[in-house]
Amino acid sequence: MKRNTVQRQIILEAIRKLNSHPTVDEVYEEVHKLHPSISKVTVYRDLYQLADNHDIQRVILPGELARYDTRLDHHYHFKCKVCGAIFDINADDVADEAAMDKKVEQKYGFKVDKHDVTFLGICPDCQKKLST
Amino acid sequence: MKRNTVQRQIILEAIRKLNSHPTVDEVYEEVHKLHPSISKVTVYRDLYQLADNHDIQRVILPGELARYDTRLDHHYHFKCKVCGAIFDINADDVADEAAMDKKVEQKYGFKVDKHDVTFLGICPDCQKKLST
DNA sequence: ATTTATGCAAACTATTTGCATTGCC
DNA sequence: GGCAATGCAAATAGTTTGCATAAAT
Repeated sequence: MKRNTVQRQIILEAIRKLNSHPTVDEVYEEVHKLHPSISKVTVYRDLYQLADNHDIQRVILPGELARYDTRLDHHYHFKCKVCGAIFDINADDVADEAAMDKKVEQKYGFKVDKHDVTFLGICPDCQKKLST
Repeated sequence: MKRNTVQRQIILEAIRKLNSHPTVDEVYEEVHKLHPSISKVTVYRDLYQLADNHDIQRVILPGELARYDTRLDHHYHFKCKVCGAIFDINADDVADEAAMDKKVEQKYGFKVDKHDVTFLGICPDCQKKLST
């Protein structure tokens, strides 16, 4: 049976406060500020368990460290190659997810569970900074 | 200036022979069979340099080890969750790449270089094996 | 002759695991 | 009281780096 520990509550609050795809280290730093006795292993383990429990979502982008997301629905991501920030993209804004999966099934014979999309480019802020 | 070493030729032949998204280790194993004196560091370094030189392509899928591909054009990937194999998907078969990038630029203000797509599911072979 | 490439060992980074102790339920 | 969770240290996995030697140009 899962137990409701102080640490897990603090870690959950921290990621909710950070609120945008933090890495384990970033969550740990945030937690560490106010609760220096909580160890990084616990952050690793609790984030993993919270994701397992669907309180948060584990986000793995190509070539990136593990990140965790308070948003629970399936969506795409954009990574800014300048500042490194990760942004959410609503799949609906960009493509017909179901149609893509169906085409892969029909043309290749694969059974498709899902697909992940990662855009790479420059975010508005960095565009602005670069153009001045 | 780049030098044409025996090792690099052997490594290039090995990945061409393997021919489907091998990991560094898989290339090393292949090389090692016939040329046990070639070290793994050299495989790491040469694969990296060959990719730099556009002789091969580096493929990084979410949560996966680095892989290398003899195919040089941009395309999508499918990963079988049962056997772990990686398959190529032609972007054209599945989506309008340029249109997707354009929508992200228009709706979010990002400047998009490219996007990567990874499908997850079960390949035909594994479907067959599972259904029997 | 010069200077890149190789091979070894060691370093490094992110993450996981073993184990004794702590503390929820 | 029992068993999950914690924290420490150590292990692991993949990859990179420093350095002396070898070999391609």
